[in-house]
Amino acid sequence: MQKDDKKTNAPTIVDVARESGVSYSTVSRALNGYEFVKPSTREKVLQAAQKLGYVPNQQARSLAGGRSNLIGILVPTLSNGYVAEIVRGIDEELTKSNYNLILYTTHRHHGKESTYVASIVNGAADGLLLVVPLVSTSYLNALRQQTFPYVLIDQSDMTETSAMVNATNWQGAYEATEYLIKLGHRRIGFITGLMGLNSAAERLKGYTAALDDYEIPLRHELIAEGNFQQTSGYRATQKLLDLNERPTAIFAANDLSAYGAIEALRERGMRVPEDMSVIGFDDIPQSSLIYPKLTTIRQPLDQMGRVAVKMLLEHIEQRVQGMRQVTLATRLIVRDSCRPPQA
Amino acid sequence: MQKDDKKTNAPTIVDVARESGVSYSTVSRALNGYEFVKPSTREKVLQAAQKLGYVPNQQARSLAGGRSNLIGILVPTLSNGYVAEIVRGIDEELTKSNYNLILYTTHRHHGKESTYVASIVNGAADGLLLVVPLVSTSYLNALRQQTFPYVLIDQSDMTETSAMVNATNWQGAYEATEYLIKLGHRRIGFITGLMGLNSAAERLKGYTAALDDYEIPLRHELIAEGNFQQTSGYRATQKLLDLNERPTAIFAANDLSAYGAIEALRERGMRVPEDMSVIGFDDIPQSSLIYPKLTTIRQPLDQMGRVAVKMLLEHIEQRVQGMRQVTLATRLIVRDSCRPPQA
DNA sequence: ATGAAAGCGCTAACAA
DNA sequence: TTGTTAGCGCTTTCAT
Repeated sequence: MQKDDKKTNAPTIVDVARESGVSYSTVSRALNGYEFVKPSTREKVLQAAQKLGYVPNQQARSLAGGRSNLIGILVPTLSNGYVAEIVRGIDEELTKSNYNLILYTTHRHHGKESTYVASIVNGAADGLLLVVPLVSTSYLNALRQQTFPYVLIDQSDMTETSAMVNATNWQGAYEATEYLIKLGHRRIGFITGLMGLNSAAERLKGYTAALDDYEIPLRHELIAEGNFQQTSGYRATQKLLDLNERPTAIFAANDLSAYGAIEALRERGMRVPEDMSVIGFDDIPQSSLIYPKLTTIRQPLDQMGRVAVKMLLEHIEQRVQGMRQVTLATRLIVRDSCRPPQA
Repeated sequence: MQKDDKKTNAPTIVDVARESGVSYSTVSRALNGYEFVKPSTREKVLQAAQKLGYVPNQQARSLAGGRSNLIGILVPTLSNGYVAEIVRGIDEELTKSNYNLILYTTHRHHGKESTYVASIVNGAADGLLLVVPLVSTSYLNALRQQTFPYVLIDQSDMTETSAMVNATNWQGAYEATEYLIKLGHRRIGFITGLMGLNSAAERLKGYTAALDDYEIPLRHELIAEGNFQQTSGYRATQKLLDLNERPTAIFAANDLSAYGAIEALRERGMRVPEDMSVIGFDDIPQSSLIYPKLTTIRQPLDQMGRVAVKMLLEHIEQRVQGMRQVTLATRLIVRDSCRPPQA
């Protein structure tokens, strides 16, 4: 009965072969654009395929050593604007190709991650895009040893041996801090990201570097640890507000924690930006919607997805041999959440 | 060289068979939970598989007549909060199962849609979820004739012969209108959705029904045609504002067009809700973020995705025979964009 | 309870 | 340029 479901009478290359009067390997060749096929034969085959409504069976194709025309993508969740944006970029770029997406959401379940990777490398897809911020080195290593095409997105593989796309985290953070300084702020709080991540570390460095360049002494109590989640921004801000000398501005390592900061501020009866400036990082879509509109550092998330796809396809179609690392530029987006400190 | 990519030395059931000293068909049975396998044999096989790091090849599995463990999902785009929410729900529910998602984004390219459907029915996936608002009857008919499991989401198949999940469009619209009426509004503008869609039609009906029940004469000039897009809401509102007798409130058939309405209002120097009340429909995530926070009718989008998945899996695992149609309840979410009309 | 063997639809040598 | 053939890894009869 299982069989019944499968046994659709969908036409196969054999049917097309019969219809067009050639062998089915010729059909395969004609369909796959193999060069040494007589034009008239190819034409016949194409017509027969058309007529029969032939649709290739990707599984068979892939099993037999061809392509699956599927790109695997590994993400932690879909409920995060940041991830969603990247996925959107990926999807958009993929539309131009004839690849489709097979989506693996790990929901941070570590065991699943490596199973997924294994299954993809196994043939489930022709390439893999990893949007997982914290890839486990175990399967990353496995991946590296294969020839299997993959690209890391916004995730630094410290060994620099993987294809990768990310953004200028250090510069972005520097610019955000500088912007605040130029606005006149001297006491600038910083809410860190998840410090295990390279992006978080870079952003912190950018912040301290800017302070340094403007000869503003670094005050450790102004650095509150967060983890890129909204709640962490909320808590970190509470700590910052409990300080004897409060900051006049807060730079959150990402927009989500900036939202948390605004929440905490509001709860204490403080207005943004009148009583406190807040700047974020990422520029996820919601940031231009919330009130006040968030001033932030734009990370071209969708672009990152697109570029990653391009790199991956190049790799798959072996148009390129080595692996590349691409870093896209961030830029300051001035909106309504920052202003000079109060006199 | 193509071969080289494929020829990963990944273990197959043959390897597992060798390792555990049984035939490979026994391995298959043991792995698939076939009941007549001696417990000790199953144990041996499982251990060998574990030891070798065996990962089943889904393509082969599916080709041979088994499951692909993939669910196909057809969406028009990912750039729409409405779709994104449904997808999120689907993804979340799927996590509980061991199915993965294969995503087909049509970007409204009609030709692609039927190819995708064909390819899925062909074996690329075990079931199909359609989030396409306007399914082309051609492949829908094809689908109906197959035994292939599929569920329509928020899309009325008028023939009522498909499994489907949607929400109470009529009631929601009625409630929105009633809310406005109870606030004291008498001139209530309505921005329609894309009128080809059942949901749009139902919402319009709900609106007129409420007016009717409260004995407010229906004024055709207060109904402006839209198409569920933000721009259409913007334009429709401009028309409404050009009326000699302007409405005091606007009910937009979805949140996106409500955003457009607010935009147009703002452009004319009108404040929401002081000068004009606006109510939407959907309650996409952004609606609680924008300023003013949008009062709207919540459609449980993620729930709809989840329910659709449950129905589909039941169908696939033939725990259930027929097809069901489920309608989930909408509900009014009062936020900041409505208030009584000015005296 | 298990093994042997026949495909699933297709690609890619290998011949011709 | 085209046909023949051998698998890809697996499920599923059919035997035993």
